Amino acid sequence: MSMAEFKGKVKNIQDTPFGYTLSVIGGKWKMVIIYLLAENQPVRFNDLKRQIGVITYKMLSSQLKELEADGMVKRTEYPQIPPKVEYSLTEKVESLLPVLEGLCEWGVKNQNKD
Amino acid sequence: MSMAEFKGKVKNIQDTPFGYTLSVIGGKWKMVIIYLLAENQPVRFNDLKRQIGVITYKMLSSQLKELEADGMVKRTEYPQIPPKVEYSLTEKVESLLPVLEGLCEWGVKNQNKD
DNA sequence: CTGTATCCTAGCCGATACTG
DNA sequence: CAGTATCGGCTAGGATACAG
Repeated sequence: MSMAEFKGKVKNIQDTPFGYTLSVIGGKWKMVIIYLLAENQPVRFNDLKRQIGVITYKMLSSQLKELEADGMVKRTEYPQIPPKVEYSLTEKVESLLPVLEGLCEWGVKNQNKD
Repeated sequence: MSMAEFKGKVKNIQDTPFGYTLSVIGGKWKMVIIYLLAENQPVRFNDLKRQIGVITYKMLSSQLKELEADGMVKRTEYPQIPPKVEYSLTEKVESLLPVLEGLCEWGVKNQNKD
């Protein structure tokens, strides 16, 4: 067990691989958004909102913005009326998808199993 | 791509596998704690604090309590003076460790790579 | 050594209304 | 359709002091 190159004392959580990964996929919605994009990309804004159900426009918007800033999501705007914007995943996320799959599977197996 | 059995609209984030998994390993410290326990278990309270470095007693204590409540960590108390308490991982975490390894590796590879 | 008890704060997150 | 703006509650997380 090596956990990659995460070694030594923690001075700054943000500097640990875990801290970075959590900053990118943590929070209440990002994993769900990435999952849904992976299943249906490209997806339009309101489609995404409908699929998630309980999220507010504000949260969806802000989370997508952060994911885009972190290079996880690509936003494509079609200048037409009515507006159309499509979201899809970048290559950066590709290597993360199997890991997310693992998190999801672990969640399924261990939820309500205590 | 199936993402296990996570399907349909989200009514309650807590009910999604991602929501559950995040509730268990999310937050600022839990992944780091699990990682350190995996590397050195069993570990005493103050050893853990020293290894993490910047965490406060309160945070370490509360995070360990939550991990214990979630069945991730086993707490063993030795009734002696001075007190001695050892923390180790439960079997429940075993299947999660490779996934955490994946998160860590992804973090190492993608941090500072934008 | 192994924690608690208090107090405090930044910011996550939500509800609602509004806009090009 | 695809968002912003504004207001505010709640709570995760931190500083510090105390305790068995």
